[in-house]
Amino acid sequence: MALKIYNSYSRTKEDFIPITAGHVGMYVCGPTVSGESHLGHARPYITFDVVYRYLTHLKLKVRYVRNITDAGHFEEEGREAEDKVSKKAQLEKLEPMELVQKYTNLFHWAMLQFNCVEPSIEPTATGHIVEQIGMIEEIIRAGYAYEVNGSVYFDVKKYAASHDYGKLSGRIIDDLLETTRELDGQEEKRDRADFALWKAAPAEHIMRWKSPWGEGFPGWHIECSAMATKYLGKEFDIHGGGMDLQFPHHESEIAQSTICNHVSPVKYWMHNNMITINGRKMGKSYNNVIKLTELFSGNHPLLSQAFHPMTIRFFILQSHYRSTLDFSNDALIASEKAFKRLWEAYEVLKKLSPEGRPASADTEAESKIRGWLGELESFMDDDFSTPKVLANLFEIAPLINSLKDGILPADAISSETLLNLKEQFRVYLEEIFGLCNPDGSNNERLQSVMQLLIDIRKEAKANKDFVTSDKIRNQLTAMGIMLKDEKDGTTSWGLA
RNA sequence: GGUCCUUUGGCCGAGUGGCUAGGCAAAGCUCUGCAAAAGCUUCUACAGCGGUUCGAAUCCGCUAGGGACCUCCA
Repeated sequence: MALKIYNSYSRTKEDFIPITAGHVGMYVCGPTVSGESHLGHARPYITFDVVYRYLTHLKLKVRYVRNITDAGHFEEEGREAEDKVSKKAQLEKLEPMELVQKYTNLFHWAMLQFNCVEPSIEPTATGHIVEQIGMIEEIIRAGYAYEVNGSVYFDVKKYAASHDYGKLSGRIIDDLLETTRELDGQEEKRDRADFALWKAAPAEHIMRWKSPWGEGFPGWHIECSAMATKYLGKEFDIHGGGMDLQFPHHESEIAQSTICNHVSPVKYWMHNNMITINGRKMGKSYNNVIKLTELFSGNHPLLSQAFHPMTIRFFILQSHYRSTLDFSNDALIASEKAFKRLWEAYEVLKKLSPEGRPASADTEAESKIRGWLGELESFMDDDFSTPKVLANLFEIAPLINSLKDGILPADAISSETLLNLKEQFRVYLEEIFGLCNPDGSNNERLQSVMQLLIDIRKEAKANKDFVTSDKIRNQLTAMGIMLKDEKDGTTSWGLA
């Protein structure tokens, strides 16, 4: 296999060799469904969707697990603390599952908009309390966790004495142990660096489960360890997520799983970089998020218009997943135009016929196209360099348009290369990048109506009745429909 | 404070030692009844300083700016 993946654990690009030949186990940290997803959240889901699609394209059988974090200390966005609700009538209370359902539905809707493939398994934290408790008991038995007042903490100091705690996130254990911070539960912990496996629920806490240590709820890190182990085994190939999860989330996952399963759980750690806005990370605590619903509707002070989910997807694929990507309205507008141009070239390409083209061609266009197409796989193999693939497809676009307009003669490329070109565009744009037609104009009746208007306009033009022909064109433009007069005298249309 | 990353043309964004990525914007031309679209052409950048090298955006050092993580965080 030629695929190389940058492994955050080793900080190098490594050859990708699945643990079990032909199969890949991939776990990606999913959303916490206590609020609406924003643009930053879209990045890992789109990035790992493309990873999943590419691995599948390489004929690997992938089990893709992406969890839903629906346990923890939840409050609905915008609402005040819900501690007092217990005094109210049943229907006025915030039912945790109601909140979880609402944002889970919204998340699924967004994934559908982005044309993300559904994961093979989408486990919820609340559905795996038993497994999490089992794992915590195992860690206690092994002597790496202790109970205090109904809460259980992982003993980082003890773990670090014999294991590499901090390797993934490049942390120095002594610094961690010295860090001064006043955190919740700090006084219960033996050491500052320890983290919670189980938290005793205060009386007013509405999400709670019975456990050997009393009523409470699981710590954040244990859910991923439990679910990944259950569905992917003690050792699996790829674990993905945002860079900000490296510490403490993923570092702790390694520690928990290593104690329980006696093996480091993940072979390749992949981390996508952050989306920034004015150079700063987009995040709830910075108060600078743009929600996906706001992007899709254009309803945000920083946005001049609505943006199609495919524009966002394209925008994300235009940069490498390990680089920061700076958001701005202008950048999205540029992506929208670029995507439109590329997609229209693809539509033109679909209509080009191999008929009347030679079996072989010794032309500049032929060799250029072959060269550009030939590089695509090596770009993807090099740690998923989607921007390079797009650059090559953009190089080809003018040649496609020139073939359509006859600027390049029909015999400039061979029938074989044309067929290959069609196939490669389909494979990369649709299959691997998961892009799809942004304008949904495939309505038969609309097609007929448009054809009628185009015919009337053509007649008017033939009669030099430009008042009528311009009226048709201008009105359509005002409606967001653009007419294009082709070189061969026909007229095509598309959404502006 | 600690650890790490980053600085590319008007904007976005690839790129890790030699061969002007790409996109958007802008200008000119071709085509067109006029447009739009499309095609062609132009716009040769790598924070600053020093070093290594035949050769550096790319390696090393220093300086300056920006950022991330160290706390919930995609």
